[in-house]
Amino acid sequence: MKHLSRKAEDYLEAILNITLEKGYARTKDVAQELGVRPPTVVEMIQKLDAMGLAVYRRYEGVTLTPEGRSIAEVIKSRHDTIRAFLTLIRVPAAVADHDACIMEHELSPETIEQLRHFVEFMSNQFSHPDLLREFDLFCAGKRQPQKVGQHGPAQKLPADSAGT
Amino acid sequence: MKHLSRKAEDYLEAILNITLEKGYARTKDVAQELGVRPPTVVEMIQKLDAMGLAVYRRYEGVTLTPEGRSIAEVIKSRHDTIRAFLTLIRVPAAVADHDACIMEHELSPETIEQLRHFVEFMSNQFSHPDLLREFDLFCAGKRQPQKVGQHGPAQKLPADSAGT
DNA sequence: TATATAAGTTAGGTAACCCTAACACCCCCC
DNA sequence: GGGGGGTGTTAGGGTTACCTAACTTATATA
Repeated sequence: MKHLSRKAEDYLEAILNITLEKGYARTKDVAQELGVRPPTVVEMIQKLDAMGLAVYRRYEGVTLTPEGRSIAEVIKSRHDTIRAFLTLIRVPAAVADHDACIMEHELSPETIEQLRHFVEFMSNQFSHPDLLREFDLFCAGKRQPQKVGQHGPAQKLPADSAGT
Repeated sequence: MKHLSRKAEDYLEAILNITLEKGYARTKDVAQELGVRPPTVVEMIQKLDAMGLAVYRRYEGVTLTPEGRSIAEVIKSRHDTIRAFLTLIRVPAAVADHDACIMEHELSPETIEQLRHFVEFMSNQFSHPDLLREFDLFCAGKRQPQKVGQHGPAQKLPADSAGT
């Protein structure tokens, strides 16, 4: 199996997303989606083409081969799982989407699978219908400890503090 | 504030870990910890020195400045949070440690903070003492659906499947 | 049809990280 | 005090992924 850099995966996923959305993908679309300049896109697309994951035709655009599409769908699926998890723990949607992009590469299959399980478990009304409500209260307590203050130590832990 | 690449953060964290463990850090130690060759370490350490985050003395080793140490502690704290979370969802310890290395960079402060909250929430006996036991059963059901099979759809979802 | 504009491409360059090979230094031990 | 083995550093490259500037192609419209 050929080795794909995390960036190459980003491009495959972007091409898939754009194709799903508007039926075809142009250089400019991919550049916009990934926040890079067109020449960078051309360079990567040529690599993907050489790897047999995409078909690139100059001045026309790019499509995924079945193999490329299949890989792209795996990446996208990871992305969706991670985003679902982040949303579950009350990370704002935009941030969740951004961070899913960061997390979706290189995580071990075990971690991805456990994330999947967890999301499914938590979505299951069987398991703990009010757990997330309680988690919300817990988070609220973190933000305004003097008003709720029942769920843990009262001091706020800023995201970037180095506290033990 | 100066911009630190994710690799630079790795080096800071490694230097902190080694210093905590044996009191001082040599080129070779850092190289071993990060799985790179000594010249690579020298190059990065010189950069960290130039940034005022480390003090590098040829043939002697490297130490962190207060600023460098403070940053390293933030990174380490993130690492610990992430590893705690992964352990919570039953990712094997070695994998959790590895994946924490991957996740600890670039995640938004919001995500890190929510992970912290979640870990604390789940560790709180107040909240849901048996939730993790139920999650274990759920995961067991995922592995052997025919034996437990009460908690969800029975088909296994391989980590890398592109399902849905 | 001619051409202006938008999109796409090529050429050439930069920065971050990594490497190997060769050379420099430190220090124990004879 | 002079080697030798291990550690450290320098020199010189390579890869990946990004960029700008200049050029080419496609297309819409006058």
